[in-house]
Amino acid sequence: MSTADGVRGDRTARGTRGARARARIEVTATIKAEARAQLAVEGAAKLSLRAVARELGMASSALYRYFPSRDDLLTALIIDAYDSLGGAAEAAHDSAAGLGPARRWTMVCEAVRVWALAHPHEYALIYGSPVPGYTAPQDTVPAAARVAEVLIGILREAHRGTGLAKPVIPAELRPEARRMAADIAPDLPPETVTAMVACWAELFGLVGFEVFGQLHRVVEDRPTFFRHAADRLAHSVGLVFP
Amino acid sequence: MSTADGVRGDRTARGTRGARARARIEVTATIKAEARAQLAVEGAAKLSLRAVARELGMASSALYRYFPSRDDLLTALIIDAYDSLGGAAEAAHDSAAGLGPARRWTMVCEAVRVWALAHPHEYALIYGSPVPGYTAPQDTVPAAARVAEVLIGILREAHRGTGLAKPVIPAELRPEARRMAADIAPDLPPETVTAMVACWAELFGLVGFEVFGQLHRVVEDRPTFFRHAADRLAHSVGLVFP
DNA sequence: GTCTATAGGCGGATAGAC
DNA sequence: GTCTATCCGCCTATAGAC
Repeated sequence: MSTADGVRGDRTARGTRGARARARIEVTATIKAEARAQLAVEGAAKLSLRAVARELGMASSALYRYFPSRDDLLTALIIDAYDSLGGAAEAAHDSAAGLGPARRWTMVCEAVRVWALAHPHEYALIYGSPVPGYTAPQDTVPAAARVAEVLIGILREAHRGTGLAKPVIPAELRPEARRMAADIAPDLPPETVTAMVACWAELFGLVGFEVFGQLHRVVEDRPTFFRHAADRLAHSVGLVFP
Repeated sequence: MSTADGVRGDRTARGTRGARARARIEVTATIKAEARAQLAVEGAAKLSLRAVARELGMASSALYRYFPSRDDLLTALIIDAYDSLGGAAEAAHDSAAGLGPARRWTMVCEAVRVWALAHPHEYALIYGSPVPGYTAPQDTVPAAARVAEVLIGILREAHRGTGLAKPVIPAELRPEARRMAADIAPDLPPETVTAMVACWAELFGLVGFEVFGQLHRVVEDRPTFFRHAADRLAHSVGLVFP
């Protein structure tokens, strides 16, 4: 929204505006940080501008200059969480640049898991139960797509090479598979796209079960268990290990 | 807790106690029904005895005779939800008695999906984000295990026959696999138990993504997509289709 | 941009009458 | 078992002073 800074040296209205803009960014970040802390204690459903203000030593009404409503703050937190997770997935992928597609797939999956375990409440915000009474605006979509895009990128590269087997799908699923491929990745075989979407959902099933405690007293060596599960997802999407 | 009714015909203290016990059960059911309705509107985090009482035309303090605290009401709802889902899974399995293990597996998975779509808020209660500040008591465990037990039963039967291939797992996972098998199903191969736990988590990943709207504008023909995904899970746990 | 004050709600839980 | 009354806390959001 705001334009670039004015001239730095003088303290004209322009310079002041720049300083204010910077202060605004800082305060906004502080508010979001405190809101994230409250997410952990009370959950998204009870996120309260007043409580954030109290903790920050501000009047609650002051926050309305930064976020017009509680839901706007929630939206900002959701986008931040998707971006943080997406960034972690991209970083894992980039840092595995030299490896083959199947290995990179597994490493991206592991990065998702590690991020989720490190940020359980933000994970709950984006992949847990919807917040009652809140509907995410379209603004969240690009950030939400980043993890899937990393996975698609791996498959695309494998497809250009020889590292991608084509999964088998039944005839009744073929129309939907073609539709999904056209929407999501027209350059990949419909079978691959279909399998990828399923694996994407299954990945978050595994991660969610661990983050939300469903594996308590069921799986103990969860890193090893997860790595193997991610390998199996890779296999099931057609990636072959060298 | 309460014992059976007293003699029906007379209105002694015993008879009255029986009537009261019945009334108590009825009121308890009414409270839970209203609480479930509120779950849909406000979510579990904001479940409020006061709001339930208001809607029922009772004084809020009266509810404390039925549930000592808000968390006890929540626990009752959670157990009911697990039991309802478990019952649906068992019913699906029983109604498919004549079919082979792989088909039964898929039908149980579909029953889970159908139940979840029909009861999204109860699904969120048991498989969504944990309710902040609430920890489920051990009482919920038996009800929570019912779906997994149905799946294990299918594998057990397949294992007794010839319908079960043994999945391959890497050496590093073998100790944990043995541990899980000993805990969960000592009569099944550790590889099978490990794959089953992963598929169980992945199943709820698929279901959760659909129930919570993550497949919106991604998958359109969701019944077909899901059926195929469940078939692939069956395959990946070692069940073979005839 | 931040404050105080205010409106008009909501909640859990308990005491004590009937 | 149900009620009223009560304690003490919480919330979103706005108005208007500085």
